Amino acid sequence: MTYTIKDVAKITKLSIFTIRYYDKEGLLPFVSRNKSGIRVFTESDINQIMTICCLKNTGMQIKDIKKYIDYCMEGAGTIDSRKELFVAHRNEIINQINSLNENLKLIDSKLKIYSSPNAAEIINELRRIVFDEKRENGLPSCYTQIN
Amino acid sequence: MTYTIKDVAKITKLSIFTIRYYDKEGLLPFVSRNKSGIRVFTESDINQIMTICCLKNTGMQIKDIKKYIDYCMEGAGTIDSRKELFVAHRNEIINQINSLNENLKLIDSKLKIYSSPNAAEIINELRRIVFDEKRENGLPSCYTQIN
DNA sequence: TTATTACCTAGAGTTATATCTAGGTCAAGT
DNA sequence: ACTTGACCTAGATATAACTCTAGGTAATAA
Repeated sequence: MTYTIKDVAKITKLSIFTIRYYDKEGLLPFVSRNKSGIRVFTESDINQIMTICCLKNTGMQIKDIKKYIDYCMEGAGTIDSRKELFVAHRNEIINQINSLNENLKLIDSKLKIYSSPNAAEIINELRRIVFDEKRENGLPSCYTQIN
Repeated sequence: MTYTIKDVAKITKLSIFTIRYYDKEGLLPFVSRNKSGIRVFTESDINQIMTICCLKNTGMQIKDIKKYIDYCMEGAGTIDSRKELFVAHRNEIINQINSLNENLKLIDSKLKIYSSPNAAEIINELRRIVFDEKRENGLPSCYTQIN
């Protein structure tokens, strides 16, 4: 069973353009061509593209994904390098998750205010503080017109 | 107490260029200028910039951050819109976290292989499968030279 | 007074990641 | 034989988000 670029686009949810672009960037050296030069994808090619998507979706840059693919093409001798690369990327992901959770706290605190029954009162009080702070420092306030 | 753009760059970890760029994009309409046209930041300006950073760091586009800032400038009448915007963005963040955790599983499964005592054996076996799959489909294999 | 330093703007340049276009090949169906 | 449709490449264009440059102002220190 083999797949066309169209099939792979459907399966991976990448556009055909993007698949060709990835190939051009050296991310798909494992994909074979038939005698007319058309790409023919196997099951394991799709698996490898899924891994590429996983790395991409977790924020790895294409040039770094290429590094990983190059290691894979080189064979079992690069296992230590691949492991190193994945450990580093794993840490990146953990940091991203932590950062998102951290930022979520601020979002939630804002949402709490917006959802409060006296939201307007709180917001107006906050605006007053901003206004006062500007005035104390002799600064023209953008809020002047609307307060 | 007021701050210069340099101070703000240090506090927010944005570059001075980026702060000016954000201003140009309409993200900082609340920042005052002195009579020479130099930006003067207050404590609450910095708070608002922190919120901007929070939105940016969780993947919100600048044009959408601007929408939020515009709501804020407009006053308490836009609380419902702001809430809507934040609820939608909150969901975005949750999706991001879920996606990262999902992808982490694949990374960890790869790491498990790389960390196994017989990693080389497993990798070589996987390469053999890829090779066979290509051969079965009459495709030239990029792995041929190195296997 | 002069030099330095921090700031300003407008607009050019950069980077990463696509996305699209033009012009062409090839196999299958009518 | 001819048309259609899916594929190909090289290279142009797009987009977001910076990042930098040139040329200028204004306050401060020597």
